[in-house]
Amino acid sequence: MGKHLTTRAEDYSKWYNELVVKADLAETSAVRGCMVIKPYGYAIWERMQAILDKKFKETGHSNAYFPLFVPKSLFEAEEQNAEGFAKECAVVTHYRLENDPDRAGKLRVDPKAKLEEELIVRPTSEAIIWNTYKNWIQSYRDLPILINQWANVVRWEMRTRLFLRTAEFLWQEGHTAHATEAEAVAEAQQMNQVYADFLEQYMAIPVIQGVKSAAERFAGAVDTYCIEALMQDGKALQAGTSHFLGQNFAKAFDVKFATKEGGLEHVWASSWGVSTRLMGALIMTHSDDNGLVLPPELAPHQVVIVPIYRSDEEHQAVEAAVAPIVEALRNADIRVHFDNRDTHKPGFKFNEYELKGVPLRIGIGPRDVANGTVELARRDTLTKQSVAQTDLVKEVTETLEEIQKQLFLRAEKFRAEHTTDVDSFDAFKAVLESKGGFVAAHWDGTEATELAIKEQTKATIRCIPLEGKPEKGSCVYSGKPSAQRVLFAKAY
RNA sequence: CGGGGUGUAGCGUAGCCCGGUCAUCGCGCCUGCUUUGGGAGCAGGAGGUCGCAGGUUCGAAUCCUGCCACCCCGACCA
Repeated sequence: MGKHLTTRAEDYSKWYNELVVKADLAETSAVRGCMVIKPYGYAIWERMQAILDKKFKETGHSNAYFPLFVPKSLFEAEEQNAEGFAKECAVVTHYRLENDPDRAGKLRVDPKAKLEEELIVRPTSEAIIWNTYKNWIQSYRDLPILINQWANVVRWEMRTRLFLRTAEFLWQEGHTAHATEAEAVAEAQQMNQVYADFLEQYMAIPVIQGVKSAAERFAGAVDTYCIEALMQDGKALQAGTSHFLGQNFAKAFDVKFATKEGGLEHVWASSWGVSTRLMGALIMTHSDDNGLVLPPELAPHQVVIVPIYRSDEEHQAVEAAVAPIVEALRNADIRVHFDNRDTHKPGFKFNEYELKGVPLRIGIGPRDVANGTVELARRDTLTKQSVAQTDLVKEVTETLEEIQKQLFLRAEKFRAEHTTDVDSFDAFKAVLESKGGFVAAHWDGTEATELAIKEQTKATIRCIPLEGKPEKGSCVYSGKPSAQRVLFAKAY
């Protein structure tokens, strides 16, 4: 049992919450179901934003911003989409408060200030954006439109959880318009690939790319591509989605364009998004009972330097030794933090940065100053070694790469050990009961079967893997023929 | 929205059943001295509308009623 977190064995959910709070990432807000993202947590989110934003730009996208409020009439235009989100919308009905005649010093909603038409706080922005695109698109020359928005959205969920499901969350949502179906499909697939690369290369989280079944598909989409990750408690997490929207929104908002050939056609669309839920994925994939474990690519500080000293003289000697080390590391583009606070002891700092998941820690004291060494400690393996100061930049650079690689391999190994092929419903249930994880099973392709399985096991189809090899079999539930295995799991 | 539970200092808690020096303890915080290579020690100190509003009573953290908030389990969901 770890010294920081003591509840994991009994209750993963409690462990997760405790970790989020103790690692100084976020806390519960006074506002129902919302969260306060604290500076350290936000710094990690900013790393994610910076990397993703660069990838979006590289694939030809631009950022823009659209309104928070969606008039109800626009919201309901695309019926599938509206229906899918109807039960979790925050609605603005009034625009003014007034002094309460019955309670001095208090306010009440001014009944005279009722809005003619209610405003929906966006749960997603397709409606408001497509209503805007209508005015932007007339000709094939206006296409494609490749836009991304960084924004907050609100979904009034029944039950909330820090990072994984909060009433308000931060995300990016891309909304694109194309002249052809093939182009829109390619865009949706491309962005799903961008997400997969981001998770695997930067977050060190292995993902399965796939397509959602009809029951799990985004409301209003023709196809939903997704990336699915496996958490340490054996539950799956949908980490990102990319939708091919067909012409659904173009038809709902009457967005047509003049083709090269002189015709008039509805445009084809995609939308795609990842959210602060990725923070949850990060925490639940790599962390241990000593706290967070950050992959170096995402860590706000890749290296923290903790000075050790007794007297002022020693302190000065250590500081003098640290200065060139900091400079050399910074010159090598390593994000380094020198924690020179004299208000906390070294032991305290060691534990603090372990809890916060900083990949590498350098300890330097009088002994090191004398020997020209430092102590280098790895967060992922909790091992320490003495390194000559002259070799430090090289050693740190290599070790950071090594940690990044090992975190991914470890997660991948875990996933492999928790992915099981099953061929009978008994085995299906037994695997879910005993070790959880992904269960690869044949499915007859019907929603009825999917729902029946969900009811009996709480497992849902996470995706139909894109790289699944065709394999004839019979449905694990109904026995009817199936052409490919799909992945089931209990999910967040 | 159904079922269960909990609200006591910044955090975590004891006390509630049986009303009366009970507001307990730990962490954290402040001051001083000693410490500093893995969450320091000792001494002293500050900090509380016992979730809110009523009610019962000579007396309520404790009993009753209503409300509010949060947590867990369902349904819903990224």
